[in-house]
Amino acid sequence: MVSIKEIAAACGVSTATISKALNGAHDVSEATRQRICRMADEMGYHPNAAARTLKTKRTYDIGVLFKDEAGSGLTHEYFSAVLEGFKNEAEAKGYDITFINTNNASMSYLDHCAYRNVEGVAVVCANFSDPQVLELVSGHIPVVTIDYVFNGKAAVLSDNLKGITELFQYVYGQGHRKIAFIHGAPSSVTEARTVGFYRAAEELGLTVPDQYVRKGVFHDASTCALLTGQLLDLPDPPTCILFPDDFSALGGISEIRQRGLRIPEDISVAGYDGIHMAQVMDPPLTTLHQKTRTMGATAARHLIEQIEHPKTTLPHTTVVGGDLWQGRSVAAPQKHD
Amino acid sequence: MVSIKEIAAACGVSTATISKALNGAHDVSEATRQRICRMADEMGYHPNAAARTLKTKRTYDIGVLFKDEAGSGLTHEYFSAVLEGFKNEAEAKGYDITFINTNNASMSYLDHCAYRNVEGVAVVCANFSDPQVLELVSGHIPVVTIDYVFNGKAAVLSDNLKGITELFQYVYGQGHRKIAFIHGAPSSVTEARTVGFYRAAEELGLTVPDQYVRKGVFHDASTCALLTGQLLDLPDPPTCILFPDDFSALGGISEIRQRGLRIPEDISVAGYDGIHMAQVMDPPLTTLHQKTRTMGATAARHLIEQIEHPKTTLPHTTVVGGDLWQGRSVAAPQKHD
DNA sequence: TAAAAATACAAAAACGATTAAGTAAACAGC
DNA sequence: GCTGTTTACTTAATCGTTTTTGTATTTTTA
Repeated sequence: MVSIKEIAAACGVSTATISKALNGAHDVSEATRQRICRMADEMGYHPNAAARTLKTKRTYDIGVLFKDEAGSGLTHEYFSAVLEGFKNEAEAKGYDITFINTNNASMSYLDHCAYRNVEGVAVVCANFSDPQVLELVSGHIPVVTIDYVFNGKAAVLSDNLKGITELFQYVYGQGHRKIAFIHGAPSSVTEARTVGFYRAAEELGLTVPDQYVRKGVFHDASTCALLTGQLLDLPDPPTCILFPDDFSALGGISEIRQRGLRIPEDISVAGYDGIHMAQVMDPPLTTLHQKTRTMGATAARHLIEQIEHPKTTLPHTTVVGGDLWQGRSVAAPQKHD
Repeated sequence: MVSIKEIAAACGVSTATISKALNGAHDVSEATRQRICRMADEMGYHPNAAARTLKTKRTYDIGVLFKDEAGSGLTHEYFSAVLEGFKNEAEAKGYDITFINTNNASMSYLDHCAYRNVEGVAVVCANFSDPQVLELVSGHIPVVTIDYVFNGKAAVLSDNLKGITELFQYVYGQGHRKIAFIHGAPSSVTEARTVGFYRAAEELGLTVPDQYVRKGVFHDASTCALLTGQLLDLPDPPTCILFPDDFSALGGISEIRQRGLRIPEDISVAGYDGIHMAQVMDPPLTTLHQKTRTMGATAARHLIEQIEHPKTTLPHTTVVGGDLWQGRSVAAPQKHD
């Protein structure tokens, strides 16, 4: 690797001048600046990030902590889309992305961040009660979390309350009065959606029987199928089921069809997330699309804001709204009595 | 940040001794070693990667070039699963993953690798004819590519030839003789599958009419729907369609159902990839599952092998086989004459 | 017991950049 | 013509490690 020293030798000036020329300092004459730049180019010079970091304390590197208990990890479209949005925004602002190693027994997440000198870290898909995560967000490094709020830290949330409300109102508007809800695993997301669900029902003067609301998990089609079966077995089954997410919905839909019921003629269903698949399945799934790329990009902006203006930035929470995708999986319920 | 120097002061020894103690060199007495380690722990010492890199020329950092023309990027399950496998294996071996910035006008991919001092780079989902990619793989940095072979460079391939053959033989075994194939966009993957398709047919004594083979694209449900429609419109339509991938299959399936045909009673279909969804859709999709995580992990091993033993490693190509997922989307064709 | 070898440390250079401080030369002002 | 300012550099320190070489002290060997 050709270093600044060799350019200095080739140009007959000191390394200081090279550095200043390359970084556009004011006390280098235009003539030498050009000569140096040309020479650097010619010799194939590239700055050494390690050396620069050592001196400047800046890495332009952002850590992403991405750990999924369920093991679907990156393949979970919700999270990969957030990551995609985050990556694009960060890269556009001149930062690189490094994964915080989650398979390293000898270093905690925070240690790892310190070791790599990342300037900030995004916690995307982690178990937020993990002590290592707690240690990380309690550290003095800028942090942003997705769909979870740590006191005093920046966060980007999907507007689950508004989302589920919108979804509820939509299916209500289609004529449904027996609306069931299979929700996800206990989490702030589930909490928001559950509250939103009940609140929307209440506002519309609807009382939801307890057995219409089932505790499920996220991203698990077979569990969802099971719970869907329980709903269908009720003496007075719902005419519409809201699933925890689009992927789970597939399981529910299978269960429904195995009983010879048609969607949406016999029963309506809606998902949540708005993953790519929702639009192309049959029938297209009615779902609430979460703007995951926007969320990722917003998170990146928050984090970089903190990195670049630590004194004047107050970490705050941004809520990103979604939009209803009207598929064809929800239709007016049959009138049969 | 507490540095080696401060520990040295606290312990009353030189920084050299600290470094050696911490790195387990032989010329430090066990007593001092322990004293130093305890003190380092106590003071919350963490090595500085930048300083270490500067001296040792090692970063333990691997670059991943991940660029998708279609824009689905990370959300494409095939690639995200490869990345997941790669990441896990690399991390287990002590390497971190940094994305090679694809939104940086001022630096080429190779420059970026040099700047970050990554020790190797995996090219996962790129346009392989991109001049920057060519420059990258022509550089002196260890490289591994996925599903594409550059002369003399390590590569990991999915065994598309064997895969499509297996799939063909399976549907043939189920009784199908009118087998159509919608393939993906021009690429080595498509080439291998197309050759495999024709070869399998030939070996089974089957002649495939030209109009049964359609040029499609990958990961595009609506295009696939269109092409499926064309196949169904043929005077003598196929009894089974092989789609370019599982996701595209969704589009084909929609088209089929819109014409009132049932799967698999009226027509059989098969996908390719074995994404998560295939197992939970209705009916479960018969597909050829590519071991994407294995591919990623294998790629990581190849790359690290080159990094750690550059003298004795000959970059080579590994072919990873897949396995047939027997869903219920393929059944014996109707006998109707 | 003197020489040789081993042990346990220290000193100092080096990695490749940045940057504060210093310095000649050119120039301006009166 | 002397002083004060610019201009365009250079010097040298520094960031946090690693590593080669050097050196006392102790231990072993003949």
